[in-house]
Amino acid sequence: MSIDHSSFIHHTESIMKSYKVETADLVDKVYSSIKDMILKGELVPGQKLVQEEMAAQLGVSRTPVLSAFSKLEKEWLVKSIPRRGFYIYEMSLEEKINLFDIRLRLESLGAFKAAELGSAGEKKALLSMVEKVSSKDFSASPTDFNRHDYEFHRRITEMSRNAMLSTMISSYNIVSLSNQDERAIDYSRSISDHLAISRAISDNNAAKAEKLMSEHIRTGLDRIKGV
Amino acid sequence: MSIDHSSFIHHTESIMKSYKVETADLVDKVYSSIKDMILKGELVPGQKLVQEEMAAQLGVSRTPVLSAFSKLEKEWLVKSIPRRGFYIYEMSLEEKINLFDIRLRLESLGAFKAAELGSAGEKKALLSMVEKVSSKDFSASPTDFNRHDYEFHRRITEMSRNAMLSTMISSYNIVSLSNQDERAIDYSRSISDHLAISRAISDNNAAKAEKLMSEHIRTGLDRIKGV
DNA sequence: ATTATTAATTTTGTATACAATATGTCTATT
DNA sequence: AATAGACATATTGTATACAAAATTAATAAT
Repeated sequence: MSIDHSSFIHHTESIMKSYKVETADLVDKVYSSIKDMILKGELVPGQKLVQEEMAAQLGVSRTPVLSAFSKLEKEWLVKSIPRRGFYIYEMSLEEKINLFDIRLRLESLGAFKAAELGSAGEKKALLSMVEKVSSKDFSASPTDFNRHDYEFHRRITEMSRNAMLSTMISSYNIVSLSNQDERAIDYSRSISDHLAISRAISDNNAAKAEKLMSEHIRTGLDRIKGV
Repeated sequence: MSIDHSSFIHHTESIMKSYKVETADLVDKVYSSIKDMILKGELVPGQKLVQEEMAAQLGVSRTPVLSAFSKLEKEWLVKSIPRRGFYIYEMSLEEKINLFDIRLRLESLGAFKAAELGSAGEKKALLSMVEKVSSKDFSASPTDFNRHDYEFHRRITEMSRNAMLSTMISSYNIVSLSNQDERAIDYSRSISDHLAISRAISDNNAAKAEKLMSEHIRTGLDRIKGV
């Protein structure tokens, strides 16, 4: 799991005029890598993040790792205990409920705006992505479900044309996903929710999309409350 | 504007058993200092943040400053332009509107929960804080108004007993405050809104508090749309 | 005088160094 | 064998070092 530096090193020589979508900044790469590890389940709640270890694994020094940790702390993915180090955040049930309360509002707004502002192509692509997995049984591969679920919600918020909303939701979704009890998830129910939401968005029915999304998130909230 | 290290350096020798509320971590101190400078108007949108300068001003090295910048970037207070440096974020009108859309939902939730979960003491204190400034004319001191407004909203979210909501709202409020056109604010209207919201919270009327807060934020939204 | 070119300076991004603290291991004592 | 104390090792938090890039200043050319 080593970061690819090539684009960073060579982009000035190669194509000066091209837009640098890459941030050319190791902090962001470390940050993204760690988020991905959390989503994949390679880093689990409570686990200590040894700076030197993480730096070596990613092929960088501790300096950008430290900055990335600070960034991750802002979105409740890691927690700093002074003089002890950084740990993957372990969320209490109460905090999970609080987070769902927030997600409920934000994702509803996102679904509404996605129906209103998303392009026809994005809407088509969203629907087809959900249809593609609608018959799949995720019970044997919870990580795959997490990735799909994350991508579904990420796309909708991206379609909302609100960059701040996008980044907020995607970070908090990672927290939710990495902290949930996978045994309790009703995968087929979840996917059929996704299907209904995608259809409402495709039909430009913003109010319905908002309502369905609100109910969808509430299902997750009820589930963790019942654990 | 130099950071006080004394507690950090001596706390192990002096009172080992006392709870270290200080994070013993310069990153957080730098982070807070910069947020405060933004709120005070000492740092204005678009301004470049020279690392060495900031470090010298706060009496630390560039390392904690860099981590603090990364943290601030997560809440849209600063923007990193690779190889160029960090700048106080300059928000477009569209982004301001998007941010208000988010704040509207989050603060409404906060007001509702504050009425539900805030203590009697907190409610009393909130109301008396607002009453104290209700006759004051802020038109000559917009920075004072900003600080008061920030504190009003901060307290409510703190009363909501949702730490994640608290940190999110307080950071986004700083962005809003530091990016607004002060000439356009109707101070007396704003304070009378605050008064009505405080009363609804004191009366444990969660639904009303939510509705009033929603309308209060919408006023701000309409104002920036009209500029 | 204005623009272009080159050189000097500043600033950034990252790595490394170093002191302070925390963790782990070993031995001694009961 | 279990516990406590002392020593060794590892890890953290911060400062400094250094190469690469950007900015500014100085010089030359039109």
